[in-house]
Order: sequence, then structure tokens, then C-alpha cells
Amino acid sequence: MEETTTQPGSDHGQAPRPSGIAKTYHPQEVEDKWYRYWLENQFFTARPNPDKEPYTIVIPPPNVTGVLHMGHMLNNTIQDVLIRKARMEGKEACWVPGTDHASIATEAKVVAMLKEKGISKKDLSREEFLAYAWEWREKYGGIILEQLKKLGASCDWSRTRFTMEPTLSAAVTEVFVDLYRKGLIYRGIRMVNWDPQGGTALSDEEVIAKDTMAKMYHLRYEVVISDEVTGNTNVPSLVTSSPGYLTVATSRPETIMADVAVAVNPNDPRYAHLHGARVRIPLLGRAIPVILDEYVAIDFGTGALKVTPAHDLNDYALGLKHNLPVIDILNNDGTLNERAELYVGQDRFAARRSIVKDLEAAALLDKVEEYASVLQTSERTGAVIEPRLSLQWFLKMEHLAKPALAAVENDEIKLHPPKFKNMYRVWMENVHDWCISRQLWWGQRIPAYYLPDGTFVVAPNAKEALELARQKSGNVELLFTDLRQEEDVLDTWFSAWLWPISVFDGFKDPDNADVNYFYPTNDLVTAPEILFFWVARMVMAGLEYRREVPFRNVYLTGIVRDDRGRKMSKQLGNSPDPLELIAQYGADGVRTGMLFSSPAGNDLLFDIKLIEQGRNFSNKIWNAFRLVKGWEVADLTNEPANYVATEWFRAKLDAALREAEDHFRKFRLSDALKSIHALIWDDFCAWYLEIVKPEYGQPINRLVYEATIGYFEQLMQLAHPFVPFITEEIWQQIRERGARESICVATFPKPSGVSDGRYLEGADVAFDVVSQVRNLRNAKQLSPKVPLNLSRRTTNSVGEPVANGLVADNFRAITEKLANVRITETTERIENAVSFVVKANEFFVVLSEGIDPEREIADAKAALAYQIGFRDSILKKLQNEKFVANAKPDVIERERQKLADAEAKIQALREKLRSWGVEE
RNA sequence: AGAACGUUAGCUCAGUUGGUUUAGAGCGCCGCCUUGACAGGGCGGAGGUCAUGGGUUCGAAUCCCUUACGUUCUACCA
Repeated sequence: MEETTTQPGSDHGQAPRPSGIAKTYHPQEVEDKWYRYWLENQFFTARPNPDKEPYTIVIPPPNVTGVLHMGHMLNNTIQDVLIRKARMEGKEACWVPGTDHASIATEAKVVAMLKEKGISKKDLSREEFLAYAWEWREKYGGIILEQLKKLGASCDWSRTRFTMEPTLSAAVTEVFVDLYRKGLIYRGIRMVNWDPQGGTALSDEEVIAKDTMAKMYHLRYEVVISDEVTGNTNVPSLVTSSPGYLTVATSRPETIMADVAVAVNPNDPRYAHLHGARVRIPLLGRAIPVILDEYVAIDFGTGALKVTPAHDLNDYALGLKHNLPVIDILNNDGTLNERAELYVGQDRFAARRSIVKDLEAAALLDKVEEYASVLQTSERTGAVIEPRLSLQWFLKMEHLAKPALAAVENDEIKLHPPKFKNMYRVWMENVHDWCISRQLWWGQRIPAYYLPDGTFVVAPNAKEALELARQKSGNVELLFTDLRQEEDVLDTWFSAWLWPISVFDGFKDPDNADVNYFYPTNDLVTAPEILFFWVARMVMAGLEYRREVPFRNVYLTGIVRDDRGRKMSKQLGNSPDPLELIAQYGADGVRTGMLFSSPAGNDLLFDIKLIEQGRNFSNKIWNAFRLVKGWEVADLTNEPANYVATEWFRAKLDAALREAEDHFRKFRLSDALKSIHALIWDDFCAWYLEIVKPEYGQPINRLVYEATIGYFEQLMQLAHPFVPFITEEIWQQIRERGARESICVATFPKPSGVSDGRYLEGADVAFDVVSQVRNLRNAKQLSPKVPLNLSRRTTNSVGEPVANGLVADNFRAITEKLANVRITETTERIENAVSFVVKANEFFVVLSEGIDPEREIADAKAALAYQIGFRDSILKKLQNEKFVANAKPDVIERERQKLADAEAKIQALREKLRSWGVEE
């Protein structure tokens, strides 16, 4: 094996004989070698080049903590196909790799790592913690990029970026300051999504709603006679009478200590007597007012709603409206604080269990019922989100969203598949301000500096901040030490949204050659899940900072699921290890397998069978190569079969190239791959090579050999974006190559435009005849090695000549070779022979062992019935005046042709039956 | 709760402005074939009233409506 694969840049010398080439393809021995060769020769590096059209993709930066999963495999295979094709088309193809710093995930990993070492984050200073985090990142941060190389990703690695490296961080700071100065960033107390596990606020997009069965607890609030509490005597005396309790339904009994009112609908007759009354919080005993608000749904729960402004968004609004106080009973980590009075220090869920027990004991729990509810959880930590009032930084979205929506609406940016346009619009029209602050250390620290008086200034650095602070306070004596920088960092997406610009240093140096040349990028390939998180925001940033959209096309991939349709996840353990797959099936095999079943935007049901098919494709190519390389070449006179075969394949290749190009243009990569796969496997290997293949031990005509090598080469170039490794291996062996040549930078094939389409029709007929003969052999148990005589009848029953189905004998020799028959002509039917009909031609094979008349008759009858049904359906159309009047001329012409074919076939079949003595 | 998308062979999917056959592919299944490129292969075959009911049209898998089921997204009913 070793000696039969090439060494990059080496002299390959004589073509090896097939006996010297392994029977099966071993990708492991080939892939690393070529990847190294590509890197050494810098085929993937891109530099601004005024003579070339740029083609740019920025990678969706994988999480720096991540390892490669099947989603990455799909996503990056698609990107690599696009970028390799563009490179071969002579564009300056630039694929920028990198990672993002993933604040929450990374910080969590570092905290966990420290915990194992017995170190608590609380005991570390910010600087100390960050030192550990960087150390961690140095160690593990590059793993995923190394894994991408195994997949064959042709990124320009010299451009690898990281969202937290100095230049990109500076861009984040610069943008923050700019947006602040434009009045688009503000700080305020809002109800935010709080992740108690991560200890930070999240944006709306980082919250995942999960359907769950929850419990609804019906609690008894003791009704208090109003005048007892307030001296108000206007309350109807009714209230003083029993039942004495107001039942309130809640899913969160542990928050009753934060209750400030109970609300009922003023139109609810059940509670008319409670207007103006007060109730006591169970267990706690504190009296709170009953308020009236039409917001309360009469038919939900008990129609009485406890109001807890600190822990529920709606309650907060209700509280504002009714001027109610806010009692926050929770700590950052989700435990209860002193204001709760009860269960202090317990976690919210533990407190829930405790209070339910106590309520039950006090007979204040009416009942518990199950109901379907929605749980808000953290995208990163999975913790149940706590709506929480807190002081955060926000980015106003309205100004940014408007042009970003327009860009997609007017197709300046196209989403593939286009169904995502709707989704995009709905989100953009309903977008809320973006909470951009995170209570973490790993990330870009917000460049706001607090003065001793609590006010703040925003500036790109401490020096400017000090100047501003001095101006603002009028105190020129202020020192650096008087300023305190904001502790919070920015959302990771606040750096990721700048990615297409920042990777080209477009903020540091807005007029640099790279950004001017490579921006806007061309295509973005990513998952629909981050359409809003990331894609929409990149569009905003692009328009705001470059006045140009960041990309033209967004290809949304599907989700990789297992064969049962479940999302792949670590918990389920249903995800194969991508590197293991590559080791087993080769990167080419895995790439092909992934793309076989992945139309844009549709989920991919992963099946190892697909990967096997991918591997088999490589093996097929490999063996076709073994065959061709094993031929001995000689100067022979041309044979008609081979001449026609080469002309036919030229036409076939042209047609396939046009088809593939159409698929590529529409981002139907799976379809493009399938048509290339069929071209290579069926048309090239199964038909073409079988035609031109010389008899065992015989040499091949030099002209045919050259044509075949030429086709092989073109096929490799065509397939290269999908299967880069094996195509390089073969491309290098198929001809002598120079030291720095590579298929990576060879030409992507284009239709020649000089092929003759009539060869395609001829092949259809000839291959049909071949199939019929094979079928016949199969039915009669005749070996393919036994030559047969095949007679073609040239006239019909009245002696008229019929059109030659083999297209003026162009394909006669081919048919003879493939079917192992000798074709003769006859004007008469041949008795006692099996026969079949192709187009208007009846073919006969005389068999020594005789034939089965019943079988012959049955087959002919079935064929006749089909043809008559078919003919009648066409006749119906053609006899319909409205069809003839309304249909396009070419449609009618096609129908006429179909009719003529069917009529001829019917006639031939009828004659066949008649000869067997069967009249219909 | 609303919306979007989907429902075609046992499975996964094509079917691209309605007319390219009475609907295709791959996998799976069945039969036959092993020295000669490849069993990770070759040849052949079976298998579908295009979810449902209606409508538009000369003509519908394709356009419109209904129902059912599924997936996803959005949504503050405790």
C-alpha cells in the first residue's frame, strides 16, 4: 500500500500495475499526508488580489470550550465545499477560522476546574481568576480547530481569530463606547432573566422555554376585616362572615413571602365582597391589600392572583400600576434571603418543598393540581430562570433592527431555505432591548467608570475616562484610584456580532486592505437556532459600522438527529464521536455521508449507513482508478464503440455539469453531490468504463485512454470540493504533476458546450436494449459470458421500415459489447424466439433450450396493457380541444411524440402476440 | 394559544414557474452472479390510489380551502 500512494511533490515514475494497488481504499494513509501538503504549500491562504474576485466565508466561531460534534461536521463540511469550489473557480477564497470565548460556558468550566483543585472562585481576585482562565484557554482552546483539520477544512489558518484577543476586544470596547455616545446603550433597573447557577443575567435569546408538568398550589389567605386593619368602615359586613379565606392558586408557593397584594378581577362576582379588603399571607401573617385589575383572568386558577413584583414580570408591571412595594426575597444564587423571614438560606426549590409541608400542616393548603406549564431555562446552564429585578446595561434595538430587517426583506441578504424569512421578520418586528451585561469575569469588561458620587462615564480606556470624569464632576483633582470600573462583562454575542468585520481588523483600521477586499463576505453557513442570537445582530453591526450587509447568503443547516429523530446530545449518548468516524471511514466518507441527506434547513437523521455509503463512494473511485491505471496502452486503430462512448460521455458530462451548477447556484449541495455521485458511479463506472474496458490482457487504444484519463481528471476536479482527499490522491497519480501542483487550485469543470446531445438519446435506447438482454439472461438463467444472437426486425407487418432504435448504428457496437450479443437484421418475425420491444423495434433471441410460450404471452400482454393505458391517457389529452388550444406548442409536440412511440410499441407488441396465436 | 413548515415506496428523501411517460433516488428487502477494478461489488426484481375531504383547471404530487397528524419557532396567564 505505502509504495502505491504518492509522496507529495515527489516524482511518481511509472504507473503502478493494479496488482500493486490495494484492493480497498485506505483513507487513513492518505488524508494526513495531503492535508500537510496543502498547508505547506499555503493553498488556503488568501491575500487581497485585485486580479481576482474575492470569495469569503467567516466561520461561525465554535465555543472555545467545545469539541467537535456532528453539527460542526455538517456545518463545516458545507463551508468547505463552498470555499473549495470557489477556490477552484479562480476566486481569492478566504475562509476565516476562529473561536469565541463563550463567557458563561468557559467561566463555568474554569470554576469547575478550580473546584477540583480545591480553589473557590470567591477566594480569587479578578486578575487571578482570569489568569487561570487564560491558562485553561491556552491548553484546550485550540482543540476544536485541530479537529476541523481532520475533516479537511480548508481554512486560512494564518487568520485564526479569537473573540477575546486584544484587537477584537478593543473592537468591542470601541463599539460599546460608540453606541453609548449615540444614545443606544443605557443602564437601568429592569426585570431580567436571571440564571442563578451562572450567577448572571441573560438576554431573552439565551432563555429556552421547556414544556413541563407543574403543580398548582391552592393556598388559603385569611381574609381580614378591613376596619380591623385600616379603620375603613365602608366594607360590607359580609366580609366579616365566613368562609374567612380567599383561595389563591400559585405555582410558586415559596414566593408568598414576597407577596405585596392579591389581585382579583373587578368584574368577578365571586369576589365583589372583597373589594377593599385585606388578606393575610399564610404562615407569615402579614396583611396585604386585595387589589382590582382586569388583567386577572377570571377563569384561570381561582381567579385570585398573588402579586409578587420582585419575582414575576407581570406582577412587576401590576405593582408599578398600583404603586405597590417590591420585596425581593432571593439572593443571586437562588437561595432565600433575610427578607423572606422564613426558610432563609434555603434554595428556592428546597424552600418550596418546606413551605408546602408547613402549609399542609397548618391546613392552609387547599389542594394541589397538576397543570401543563412552561419553564424558562438557561440555554447554557440549564437552570430554571428567575425573573429578577436588577441593574443592567441594555442596547436599544429599534434603530438597529429596522435596516437589518429591510436587508432581508428586499433580498439583499438571502436566507436558504427562504422559509426563514418569515421567522426573521417576526423576530425583528418584536425585538426587545438587548440585555448586554453579564455578571461574570471572563469577557470584555464594560468600559464604564463610576465616580465617587455614583455617576459614571463611558470611555475606551481609563485615561480618557479620568478626563471625562474630571470634566463631569468639575473636580480636576480626581485620580485613577477614585474611579471604579464596572465589574460586569459583555455578552459573548456582543463580540460575535462584530465577527465579519473584526476578523479583518475593520474596527482597528477601518480602511485596511483586507477588510476592503474581503468584506462583505459572501456566504454564511450556520444553524437556524442562532438566527437571532447572531445572524440578525451581525446584519445590524454590519450596516451600522460598514454601511454594508456582512454577507449575501445565509445557508441554514438542519439539526443532526439520531435515527429515531432525537436531537443528538451528550446526555442521551446518541452522538457518535466525529473523530472516531473519520478514523474509521475517512474524512471523505464522513463528509459525503453527512451531505447525502441534508437539504438546506432540513434536519438530518444521522445513520451510519450514510457514512458507509460515503466510504463506499471513495472505494468505488479508487477501484475505477485501479482499473484505468492498470491498462496497457497501444496505438490501435479506432473502434466505433469506443469513439461513440467517448462522444457520449462528453455529452453526459456536459449535462451533469449543467445540472450540478444549477444545484450549486440554488445552494442545493446535497443534490449537487448526488448528481456528481451518480455521474461517477453509474455513468462513468457502470457504463462508460465497461464500454471502453479492453478484453482481459488486451491493451487499450491510446486515444481512448487519453480521453478516459481526461474525463477521470475532470471528474476528480468536479468531486474535489466534496471529497478533497481521495480526489487529490488520484489527481496526483493520474498524470505527472509538478512539485507544487494541487487539485485544490485546479480548475472547477465547466460545460464544454461542444457536445452533441443526440448521443444521450442514442445511449438511452442502447442501454435499454442492454438491460432487456440482461433481464432475459436473468430470467433464463443464462450466464453473461454466453454470447447470444440478437435479431432486430427492420420492418413492420406490412413491410414498412421502422426507425432504427440504435440511432443509425452509432450504438450498435456498444450494445453488442455490453450485452454480449451479435446483432443481425431481419425483415420477418422469428418464430420460437423470445422477444422484447424497445421503441418501435422488436428484438429476438433464439434460445437452444426453447421458450415458455405462456410466460412470453403474459409478459407481452402486461406490456401491451400498460402501453394502451398510457396511449389512451395521451389520446385523451390530444383529443381535448381545450388542451390543444391552451397548452404550449412544445408540450403538445412532446405529447405527439409520446403518442407515436406508444403506437409503434403497441403495434410491435400486438404482432408479437399474434405470432403466438393471441388476438385481443 | 398563535404562526411557519411538513405529510410521496418498509426507512430517509427528490420531484425546482401545473403538462418529461400511469411518480424517481438511496438504503432495506427478494433472486441470480465470486479467479480478471470494486462483495465496501455486479445484474435483475418486487414495492406507492403522492395523509384526508373538497375546489380551481383542458390537465394537480405540484395552486386554493377543510380535517388529521408531525416538527419547529414565537408567547407574561399566576
